[in-house]
Parts: sequence; structure tokens; C-alpha cells
Amino acid sequence: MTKYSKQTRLLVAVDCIIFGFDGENLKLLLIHRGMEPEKGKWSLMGGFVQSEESTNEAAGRILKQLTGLEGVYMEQLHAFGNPGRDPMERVISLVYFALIDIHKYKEQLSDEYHPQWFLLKDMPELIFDHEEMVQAALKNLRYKAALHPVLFELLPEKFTLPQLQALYTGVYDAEFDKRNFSRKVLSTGLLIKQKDKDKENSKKGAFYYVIDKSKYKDKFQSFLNFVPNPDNFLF
Amino acid sequence: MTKYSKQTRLLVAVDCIIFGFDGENLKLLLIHRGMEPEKGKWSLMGGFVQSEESTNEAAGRILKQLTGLEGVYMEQLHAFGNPGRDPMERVISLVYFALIDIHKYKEQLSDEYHPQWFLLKDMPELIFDHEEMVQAALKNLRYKAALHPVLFELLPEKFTLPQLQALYTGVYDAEFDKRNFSRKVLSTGLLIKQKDKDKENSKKGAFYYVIDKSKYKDKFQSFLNFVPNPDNFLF
DNA sequence: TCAAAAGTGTTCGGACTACACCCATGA
DNA sequence: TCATGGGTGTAGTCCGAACACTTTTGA
Repeated sequence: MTKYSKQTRLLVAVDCIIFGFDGENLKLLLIHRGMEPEKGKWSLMGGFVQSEESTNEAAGRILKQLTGLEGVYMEQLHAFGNPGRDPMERVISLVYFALIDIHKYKEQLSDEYHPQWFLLKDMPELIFDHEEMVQAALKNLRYKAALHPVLFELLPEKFTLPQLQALYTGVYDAEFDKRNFSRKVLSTGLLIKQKDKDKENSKKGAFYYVIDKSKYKDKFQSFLNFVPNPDNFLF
Repeated sequence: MTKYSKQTRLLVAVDCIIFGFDGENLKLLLIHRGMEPEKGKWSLMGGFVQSEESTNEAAGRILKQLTGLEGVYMEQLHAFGNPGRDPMERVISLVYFALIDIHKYKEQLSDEYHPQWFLLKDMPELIFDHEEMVQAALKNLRYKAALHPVLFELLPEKFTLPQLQALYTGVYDAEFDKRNFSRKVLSTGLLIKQKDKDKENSKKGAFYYVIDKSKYKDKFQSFLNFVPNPDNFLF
């Protein structure tokens, strides 16, 4: 078998938007870019797709390279393909976003990139069109989380309702009524109450919950309407 | 400025999933593939991204090449990037889907591809992973149309409520109550009733409606909940 | 006059919202 | 004992679902 010999071949990169939650705010992991152009500027973690790996594998490899984590929630977001988005040479970028438990991320292994967590509000200027990518990812995350139980991926295995509510508050930058909130999330049947409490964040202590993994996959695709009046928060 | 000289460059294609609605059923436009491998087999319309065009432009070009249409609704769906998905050579495919008014599409110009509309139910076998692409597009269309007024793109400018309902029936393969349906779509305020009727499809005749374009863009992003119990139909 | 499709209203139940007080604990 | 945060219940409203008859008109 021969090849598509007359066609132009292009560089294809994967860029990863890595979200984490520190208990109060949604954060983003950025690096100092390690190559020219724009070397040393803040950037999403990325890399080129190699010839033998799938794009999903590339995304996993790049995430692991930076965080050491595998098997985390990751989703392809969008392909950015304007010529000229990278001034050096045309690169088509496939953007993935990952949701990680920020506490599983340890200050790194390789010092190569000087990664750092940023609040969405005080992100530095990013190279190329990475700003646009981040905005698209945030919009997508809010959209998805309004309908599907995806934000649990940002929490540790055991978490409390106040922690969960703080997470929604951070993601949507909006207050939720705690009575309605707990009723709604518990009504999904996805949470299993534990016997023990988190005593670190309050005197009384808040019960831990874990996800019921047997129901999680089924319910994930249902429309759950987690966020009241989503129109108010999205777009 | 130099280039990313050591990196592998890959072929990048755009494949277009073209949906149309004939008044009764949702249909898909397929072609006879014009090149090896699998020449002559049924396929999505596609082509390689050229070095000077954006990926969106490539999608528009490919759609126009087949249908003669420009400015139609088109959206990037997903990048398919497994090595080996094309046996000839590795190709990363960016899949777009388009919604067109099937009546604007005229039997073609170029006979090169022998394009043909297929019901989703009796689609022929497709090359490579095109089957998977179509399934993903259908799922995405149903998802999106449950929340946003996107299916209007498949209808002519003037359409009747029975036509619109038939469209939803076709897309979701489910029956809708016409009283609830008309109340719901009219309550969005997106439709403007016309003075004239369509007398072709019934004796009594059904009033035409058009989209209120001034409201369309605003409302598009709202969650409109067009489909009752979406959980029943999606996934 | 009859067949075929268009058009329209009401009732019921469930879901969402708003809202306030008691509980448990460590300091 | 008090300050802090955790946990719970209810009433009112709105929205979605189910359901059937009348109207129009061409054949």
C-alpha cells in the first residue's frame, strides 16, 4: 500500500487544561513553556502527537509527564486550527481538559516546567491562543457540570457536603442554598454516607460521603439538573 | 524564525457529517469515496486540511464542494486520532457536522462523488471509523437539540408546527404530544406566526411560522428543555 | 357528509425555590 | 457558655405531563 503522497502534513499538538480544586477555588495548572518561541512564558502543558500514539494517548502521556497522575478524568474539548496560531510554524492543537484531585498532585519530579496553580481570576497572560482555550474549557465545564455529576472528579474519594457545595460555588461563582443543595445531590442516590466525619473544618464535623460507583456510570449520562437556573450562570 | 524541525508531521483531514430532513425522516448525505483505499465505498465527505486554511475553513470548503451551500450551520464535533484508523497512512480526522435544509441541496454539479441521502436506519457500511463518527454526531445532535433550538436549521425559512413536530419525532424517534409541543415551542417566543398557510399537507392548512432572528441568538444559548424527559431518549 | 389533519385548555403531580431554626462541638 | 459551622423541614409556586374535543376544508 502506498501513501497519500501529495498531501501536506502538519504538526499536531495536544494541550491540556488541568483543573483542580483546593477546597475554596477552582484552579488551573500552568507551566513555563520550555521551548522557543515564547520560552519561559506561561502556557498550558502540551506536546506534539507522536506517530505511533493515538491523540488520547498523547493527552494521557502529557498529563502524566506533568502531574505524575494516570487514569484521571480527561476529555477532548476542541481542535484549534487557525494557521498562524503558533507564529513559529503551523500547529493544529487538540485541547483536552482534565479534572484532578489537587491533593494527589505533588510538587514535581521534574523541575523542568516550574508548574504552578493559578486562580482563574489571576491567571497570567498566556501564549498563543491558550487564553481562548481556557475560556472554552471553563464554559464547557460549567455546562457539563450543570447536567452531569462530573465535579466529583475534583474531590478526594471521601468528601463532605460542605466541601461539595464549596466546589459548586467556586465553579459557578455563585451561592447555593445549602438545604436545597443537599436535597438535590442526595436525591440522585449517588452518594453514600459514611460513618465518620471530617473534623478539620468545623467543630461539629461534617459527615463524609463517597460516590456509589455502581450507580455513577449509569447516572452520569442522565440529565440531573444540578444547578438551579443554569441560564443565569452559563454564557 | 526557525521551525519545530525534529517533530513528526501528520496528515489532518476534515470529515463532514451532513444532516438533512425530508419532512419525515432525518437523513445523512454520503458519497462514494473518490480515492484509494476503499475507493467507491460509501463514506463521509472529507478532505485534507491545506496548509493555508484554518480547519473551519477546510470544513466549509468541503461542505461547499459537495453541496454548493455556504453559510450553513456547522460545528466541530470531535477529533478522531487513532493511528491505524486509515490503513493507508495515519490521518487525524476532525469531524464536523452540518445541518442543512435538504431542499436547498440540488442534485449535484459534480458527479464525481455520486452523493446520496440515506435514512439513518438503512445506512450502508461505511469506511474506516465513519460509522462511529456518525453515531457520535447523532448523539450530539440529540443532546444539543434537547436544550437548544438548533433543529430549525434543518427546516426552510417558513415552516409549520406539524412540520417542526415531525422533525423532532424523526430526530428522537419518539412521539410528542402536539398540545404540549406547540405550547412549549411557542412559549420560547422564538416563532413568529405568519398570515399564510401551508395547504399542501392538509385540507385545513397549517399556519407558517418563521424564526425571530433578533431573539434567536440570545435564546440559543439558554437551556430551553425542548424535549420532555430527555433521559428517555438520549444515550 | 365525511375523513383527515390543525388547533386549542385543563387538571394533576412533582420539582424547584425561598426561607429559619436547632444541633454538636471545641475553645 | 458561646461562637462556629452542620444539618434539617415546609409552604407556595411553577412547570411539565397527560389527556379529548372542536374546527376547517377538500374530496
